[in-house]
Amino acid sequence: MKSVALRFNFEFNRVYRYGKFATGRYLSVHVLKRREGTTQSGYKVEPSLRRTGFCANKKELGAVGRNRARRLMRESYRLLEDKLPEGYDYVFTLKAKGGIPDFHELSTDMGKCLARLDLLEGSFL
RNA sequence: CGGGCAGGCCGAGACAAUCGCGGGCGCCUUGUAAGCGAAAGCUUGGCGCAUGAGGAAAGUCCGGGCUCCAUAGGACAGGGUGCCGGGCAGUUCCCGGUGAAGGCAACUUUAAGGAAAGUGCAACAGAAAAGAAAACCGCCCCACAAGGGUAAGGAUGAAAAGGCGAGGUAAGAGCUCACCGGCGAUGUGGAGACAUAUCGGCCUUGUAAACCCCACCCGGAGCAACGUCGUGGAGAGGAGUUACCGUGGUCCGCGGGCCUCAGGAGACGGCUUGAACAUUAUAGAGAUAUAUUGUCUAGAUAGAUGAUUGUCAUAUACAGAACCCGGCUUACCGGUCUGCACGGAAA
RNA sequence: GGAGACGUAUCGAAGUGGUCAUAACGGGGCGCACUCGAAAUGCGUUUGCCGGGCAACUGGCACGAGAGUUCGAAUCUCUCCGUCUCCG
Repeated sequence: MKSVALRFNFEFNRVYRYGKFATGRYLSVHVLKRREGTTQSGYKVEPSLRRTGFCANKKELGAVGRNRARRLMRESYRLLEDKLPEGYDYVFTLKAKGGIPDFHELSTDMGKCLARLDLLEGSFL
């Protein structure tokens, strides 16, 4: 099943408040298992769907840097997607300080964070 | 050759391969990969095709289009602009010229109307700071003082009542004269700003990015505008109709003044073909205009351009559309082209 | 995305063309008094940066930054920078 984006502020806040999290060197990961019958814009969300949000600070990086950071995170997520369990909401946030990291370092960092939350099927690397 | 001045163009470094993203079109699809539907068709999916951020997308400083409020109307208040002519849909923009300032020059800068329409302000210092004024030192008259004359000199100040020279005088003074500057009148040139010549009286500080005067311009709000559909839950029943509400400074004026809905989750529309871009020709000094032919060039909605490998150049700046245009301003690694003046060398 | 407002000592702020901002006034810091000790109160003092001087003291630059108008700008005008508020 495909992934879909988180949209509203309250959805992000729900993940931040009630979900588990892990922090790596470049980013932090928040994860929450959705309850049955969660709705979005009045429609029921498919229980097998993964929902994602990618965040970066515009003040530090500028609009171009923010987009660049989100692209790298999205690409990293795409490579790991098949190993992740369904029915969860994921939020990935780039740390405010430190600029934009190299893709390989970011990708490894994300893998480590998810492994620490016992979400990855099989062994990483 | 050197250091300058002015203007233009390019700018996610380029190419190839494999995976991936956005919207568009086509096919699977006139009975099908899955679902809904009576059907037309719609949603999702797969495959293919072409396409997909900027010169500033930025700041939001101006000007519009568009939408709603009246087809945006009058008065006052308030605000903007300000040499002249032209361009433009329009502007605080652009082009050409005039004056002034800077530079050897190419060239650059310029909110540049009015200070004899009126009012205000000009601290400190100074005798005096704007009156047809004033005597602190000095100078002169007088034997000295008292008194008077005197704005040449000193002193103060950002600024001291046209400048400088000669005559003149007791000493002085536009008191008189030449030149220069300013003002006014007349003539000439120019479309005009203005330039220039002659004559006149002998002159009246600066500040209008202080109030103001004159001329011209400006109704308000913004795509989170606005329109359509509207879940849960809560809400509404009254009869004021010369009230009240709207037009976001005030008054006038204008519109609404009702009937079953209004409405704050959310969804959809608005959303891209336009004062568009490119080519050639003509007119013009130029901005630009006209004609011709051709092109369709992002429309996302938590927000689409990434990853890996290889080769070449070399470590690649500022930086991301959000209703759309035209300007201005600001940020920027570099590359490249054109013209001009100055200095040197050679011929 | 759009519409506004505000930047002055360490903090909150006044000052809106002229005697150096005595950087007013309040808070904070420091010192003294009161107290067994503290709080509160009262009095005094300190409060930017770069220099000069052995010292008492003294010169220049500073009102977010840079230009302009003016004799003179924290104040008026323009362009940037930063912070905050409102509209969904």
